[in-house]
Amino acid sequence: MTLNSHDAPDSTTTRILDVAERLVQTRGFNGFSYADIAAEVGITKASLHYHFATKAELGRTLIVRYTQAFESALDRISAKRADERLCAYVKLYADVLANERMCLCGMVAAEYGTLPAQMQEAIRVFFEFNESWLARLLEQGKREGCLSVRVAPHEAARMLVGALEGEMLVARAYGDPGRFASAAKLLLAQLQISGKSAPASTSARTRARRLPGRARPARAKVARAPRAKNA
Amino acid sequence: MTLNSHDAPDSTTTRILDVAERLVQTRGFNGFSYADIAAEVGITKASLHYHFATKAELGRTLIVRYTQAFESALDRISAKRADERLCAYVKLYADVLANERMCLCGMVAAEYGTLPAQMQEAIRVFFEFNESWLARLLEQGKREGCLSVRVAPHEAARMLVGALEGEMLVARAYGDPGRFASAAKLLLAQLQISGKSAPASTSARTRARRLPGRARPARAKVARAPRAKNA
DNA sequence: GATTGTCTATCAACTAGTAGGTAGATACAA
DNA sequence: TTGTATCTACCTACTAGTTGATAGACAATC
Repeated sequence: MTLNSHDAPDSTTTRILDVAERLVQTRGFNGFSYADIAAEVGITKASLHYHFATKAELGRTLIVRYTQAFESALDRISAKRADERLCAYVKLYADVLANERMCLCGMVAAEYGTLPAQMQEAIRVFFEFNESWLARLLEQGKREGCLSVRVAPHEAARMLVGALEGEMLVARAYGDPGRFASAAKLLLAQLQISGKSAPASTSARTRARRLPGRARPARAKVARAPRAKNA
Repeated sequence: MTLNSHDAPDSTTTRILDVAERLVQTRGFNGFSYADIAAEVGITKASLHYHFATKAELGRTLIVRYTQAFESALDRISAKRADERLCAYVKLYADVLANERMCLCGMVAAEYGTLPAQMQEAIRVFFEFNESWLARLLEQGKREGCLSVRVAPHEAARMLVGALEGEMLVARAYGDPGRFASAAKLLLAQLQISGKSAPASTSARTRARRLPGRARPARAKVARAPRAKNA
């Protein structure tokens, strides 16, 4: 089967994807092996290859699934006011970080040049989806008068997506979600109409709402961190 | 010798570092091997180990050298007005991107969890240096009245560093430095006092001023991109 | 001036371990 | 009896790192 996500939520395929997703988000696509996944799922490498013939295919599936999860998460927050939805969008990122993970697509974007074409394409789709969703949001907020958008919405959207990815990247190196929260607040400040919208409540205390970064905060494995004799 | 950078600019050690630097910036620390460097420099792996006993040591040296190069680049632009220096700071990033590279420290920040402690520490030093340099700049710009800083300078500085790293990350996936330029312009806009400072001229046409991303735009090798049978 | 020793930089050939991937068998269910 | 899902056992290529040797440069000593 491989890529259809309409199989049982605890099927082997799903368990493989969940483990692999966490490994990509914490170690990068080049930072783990089939052996790592197999050990954690409790099957052999050969069985893994039955579900995903190549690592490239597994990687592509992960990105597509992640994008879909993001899409449905955004669908779920579509009923509110534009400025509130913007905060909810940022909170999606904060929740991923609260699970000690990097955004899956931000992570693989760093490794972009080393990845097979099928993964590269899927990564661009993720960003394009995010940017167009955000651009529409900003336009709407401007129309509604609840957001202050002084530049082309699609440019502001692009800027926001890149900035949020970067804030995650750095915050994760410091193991400090607070860094992300305060940076996100500043990024949103320039869009907020003073005295109208709620404060950018992106604080990362709100742990594990688990959306595009599910699974337990576990880190268990520590697998294969270069054994650095002379650390 | 190994880490003292006061050896001839085309010594073997320096050539190793230059090649390794480019590989880290384009493929990540886990995306290349000693064999890749050795082949490109034209020595054997064993000789490589003579200069850098372990890959971890090589990695740490790269980060320290990159930080030093950044420091002296910033020293060199210290005589101007604060808002101009801010533009020059952003241009440093744009120049790296123009060489089809990611910021070395942004790149390894993504792989943070897989890196030896000595490298992790060096990464944090880079970001702390950048943030404190920028915070001082913002304070000064505020005093001089040429920058509009409405929040704590160190918070704005942190936000800027993270945002710039993220903009690089995404722009590089699209192979489009223009994305970075336009995002950077928006980021600086909120700090600029309208009608006073020069426009954020971070355009990436200005290729290869080669500072913390030297070397030719070459890509030659294409080494070891997962051979993705079924791409 | 030849001889000796030391240091630097390099090499070929190796190790142990891991990478992604394959072949062929087996158990079970529809 | 066909398809699904798994296994054991293996493959080749590559990983970081080691060993022991060697060549040349320099300096001190005979």
